[in-house]
Amino acid sequence: MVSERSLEVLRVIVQDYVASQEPVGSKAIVERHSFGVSAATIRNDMAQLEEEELITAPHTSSGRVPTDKGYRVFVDQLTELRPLSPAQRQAIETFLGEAVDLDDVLSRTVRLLSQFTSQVALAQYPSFGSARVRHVEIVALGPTRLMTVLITDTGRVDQRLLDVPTTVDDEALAELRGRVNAELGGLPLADVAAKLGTLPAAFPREHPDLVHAVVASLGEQIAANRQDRLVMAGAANLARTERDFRGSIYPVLEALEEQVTMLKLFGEMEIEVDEVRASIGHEHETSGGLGETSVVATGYTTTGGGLAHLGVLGPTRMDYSNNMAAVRAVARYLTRLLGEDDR
Amino acid sequence: MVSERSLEVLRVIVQDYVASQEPVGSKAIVERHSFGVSAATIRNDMAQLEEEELITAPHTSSGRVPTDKGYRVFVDQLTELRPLSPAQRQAIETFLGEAVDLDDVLSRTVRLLSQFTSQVALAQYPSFGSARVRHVEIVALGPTRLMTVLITDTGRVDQRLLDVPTTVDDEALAELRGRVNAELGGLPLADVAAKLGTLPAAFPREHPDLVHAVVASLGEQIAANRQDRLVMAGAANLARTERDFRGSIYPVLEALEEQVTMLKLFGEMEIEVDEVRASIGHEHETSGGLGETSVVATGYTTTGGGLAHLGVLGPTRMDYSNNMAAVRAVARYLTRLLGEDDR
DNA sequence: ATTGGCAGTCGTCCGACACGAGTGCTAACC
DNA sequence: GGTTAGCACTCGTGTCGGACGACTGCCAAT
Repeated sequence: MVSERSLEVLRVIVQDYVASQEPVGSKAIVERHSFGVSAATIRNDMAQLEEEELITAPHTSSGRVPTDKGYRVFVDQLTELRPLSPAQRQAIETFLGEAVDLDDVLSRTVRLLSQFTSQVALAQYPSFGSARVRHVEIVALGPTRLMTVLITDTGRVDQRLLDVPTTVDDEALAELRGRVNAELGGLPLADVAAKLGTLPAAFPREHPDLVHAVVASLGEQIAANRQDRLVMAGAANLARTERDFRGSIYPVLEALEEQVTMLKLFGEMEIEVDEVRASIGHEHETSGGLGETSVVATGYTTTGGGLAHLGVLGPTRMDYSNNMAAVRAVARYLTRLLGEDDR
Repeated sequence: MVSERSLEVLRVIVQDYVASQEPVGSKAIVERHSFGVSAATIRNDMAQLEEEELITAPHTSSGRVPTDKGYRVFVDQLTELRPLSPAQRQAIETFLGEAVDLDDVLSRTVRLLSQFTSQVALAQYPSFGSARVRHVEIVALGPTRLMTVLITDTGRVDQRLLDVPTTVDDEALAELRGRVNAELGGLPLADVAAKLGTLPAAFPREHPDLVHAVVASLGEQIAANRQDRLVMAGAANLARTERDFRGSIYPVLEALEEQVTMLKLFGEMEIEVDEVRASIGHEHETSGGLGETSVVATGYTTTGGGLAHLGVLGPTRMDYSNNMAAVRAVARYLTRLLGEDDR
């Protein structure tokens, strides 16, 4: 078993290594921290830690570096996250408060978060979850071309084009619009798919093609939006900390562009409400190319919607304490902002 | 003056350097190309080119490398661009043809272009230009909260939230919606701003607050959309060619995230319709951090809109010939796609 | 104008070597 | 038993020198 002091030693090793980017030796520890014991004693503790595979030595004669497992223990020991600075709180309030719609809120959120953490920030659009249909709009763009716009009470707006086989009759369109809204308005999206199937029957048989095409489009729209989208900012930060990546940042950038990878990773973290979690290095090895990165993430909620993810990605050697605090604070504000009104 | 053959030598130097990433010497040139003269003669030509600052030697005893000016001469000499491969043409057709709306078209465009060129691809959303209002939607999201949705015939859909001081009356809203559409429908956006000013007067005085708030929102919406947006793909490609950047790719990634920088650069290139241009290295030195990059760009047009930009960014040492061909082909297809219908 | 030859430059590679940081171990100490 | 001082040992890093090789630039000959 590792002693109490050994865990303390692990803590300072993580801290110093994160700060300096260099392996930390026993001598440096006793110099920069008041342990009240000699370097030799620290060395004994370090031997323990190495035994437990919490730290490792890059070369025989060099300081120690935390392993992924070491970071894990370190993170699990973090009980209290220090709150953000007043200036940062202020920045959240003012910067996010100015947003004009959901896109804008999320875009500002990730920019802010990447600033606070100096990492790549990611936010998932709220999934439909228990969201309801707020309004359906059907607009004629041309004689045989329509656009359907689906607005949910989570503030999401999705448009989709469709061609209809026959010329569109303005009057019929207005009626269709009215009836679709009457039928679907307020309905949870989960129920819409089922309802859509019965919809054509409820309509006068005058324009079966039109009704059919619109229903199909709405169905597709809902299906397509099950697959969530991500918004991202601060990718440049990866290049700043380039040295942290043994090979190249190429696979990391690739994974970020391949949003599916990130969404899968978020999903695997099994985040609960108001809980900040970390996935460290090889813990998410299944996600190719991200073996040298860690993700700190949490969830936020919207009025209608379920849980959506929010977090930062950076080198395994990151400031977990600060990043977890920032992620939590931003997520909390986001939940409040998206809960208090209907955007 | 530089001789005819010297220009030919410049051409092969650019080609070989782009292919091998290594300075090219006189001996390598005579070996890999049939000039019918000896290495010494090539050396004389190279001396000429160096005199003109079209090539330079990294060290006294190493091969030569093209300067920015050398690339410029090379690019200006490119008269004919070889067409894309049938497979690539096919890819454009099928992949872009599947797009469901403007967002999707542009997102697919940049992904395709970054694949073809192995560079970062960028596309600017069509500016309003001479676009016209297709439809205005006003949706009640809550008792005192509205959303205005502006749809143009370029396929752009923009939403914006607004709070109104008094509870919204559904009937009044419907009337307002109808009148706004009657007044603004089909109007070029350039004229909308002016028209908006006179709008409130044309309405019954029953809900001045409501009318005023909606008009203000639409005004903001138009103003906000003057500033264009960019969509981007293939940033990971920068990391792949990392060696091409002396320092780090950090400033480049930063410039890419700062969309304003790229939009400004596009603007400075003064691109005409169906003309592919290149901006090489220090030619756009004003854009900080992009001194080691080149941009190959062209324009595309939409039914209603003016010219929007499309292009790729990569290391100065890029395959201009291939990239220019790819950019041109994709832009042409895009113009055709966005012109033929109303998406 | 072109060519072969040749001296000269300079970057790169390699082995040797000194240096220093840091460890692990042992024996003594409290 | 935990702690400490001391010391030998390992090993990465930086430096130096020399051999090698790739090119160039120039000159005299064609």
